Amino acid sequence: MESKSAVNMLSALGHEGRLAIFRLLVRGGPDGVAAGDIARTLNVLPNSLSANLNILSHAGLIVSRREGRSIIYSADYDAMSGLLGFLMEDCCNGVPEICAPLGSIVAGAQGCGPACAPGSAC
Amino acid sequence: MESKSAVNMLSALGHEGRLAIFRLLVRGGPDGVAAGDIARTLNVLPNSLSANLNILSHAGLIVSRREGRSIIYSADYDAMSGLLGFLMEDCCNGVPEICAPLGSIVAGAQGCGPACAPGSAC
DNA sequence: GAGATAATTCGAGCATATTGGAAATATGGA
DNA sequence: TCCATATTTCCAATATGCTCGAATTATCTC
Repeated sequence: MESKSAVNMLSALGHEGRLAIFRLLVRGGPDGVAAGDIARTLNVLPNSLSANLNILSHAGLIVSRREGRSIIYSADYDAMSGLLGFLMEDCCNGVPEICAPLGSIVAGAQGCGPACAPGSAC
Repeated sequence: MESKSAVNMLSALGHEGRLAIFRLLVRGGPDGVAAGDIARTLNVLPNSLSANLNILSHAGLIVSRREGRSIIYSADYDAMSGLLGFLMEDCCNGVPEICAPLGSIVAGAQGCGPACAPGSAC
């Protein structure tokens, strides 16, 4: 991940409405959420939503596909993972204090964390 | 971490100059870096730097202390950790695809990752 | 084709952010 | 006290971002 991409993503997420949209899409899973459903859920005007979806899309954080009359948006997991990795680079290469508390979060998720042999001491 | 705090941090980091400053401070370690050294390293005007340091400080990402004529800035590791944790909340509670690749980063860092018994299968 | 629904694009007005020069404040040393 | 250094604050110009109403495009159904 280049610094320029990271700046675009961070600035896209540095907006209350857009962060809410993105978190909704992440929770929405791979199937995605229709633009209209997002607008109704978050109670925002459709044109404002469209503008913010466009910004998130240009930042590479979300992708869209048409399905009939609706346009379905979904979070780009690779991009999000890349951004988190970028932010962690500095810390884990020199400043473990930041990453340390995150280990449990990562490990606590199902399917997340470093591969541990089942039944091992992990 | 509240959503409002996360937005402030993300928007503070969503700026090329400020992201460079923050990364420099993270790499700078707990001892911190003097404002003048930051300005010289990144080749920015002192007043612009001061404004950006102020924004990062208000976002809670950095702290400062005076030392003689210099003011030393350092990254707030708890805040950074909190932000990363906030961004991970969604993914690891439902969308492990995002967190999975991060596990190796966290685990690869010295002192990072879930506690594993030395010599275990981890 | 006509009408309804879903979403986007356009454009104006307003607010906020960014930049850089100049002046002000704080500290340490002669 | 006087001067040099370090940093911040003030200010104005410029640029960018945000919001909202209205019009436009795309799709489906009848």
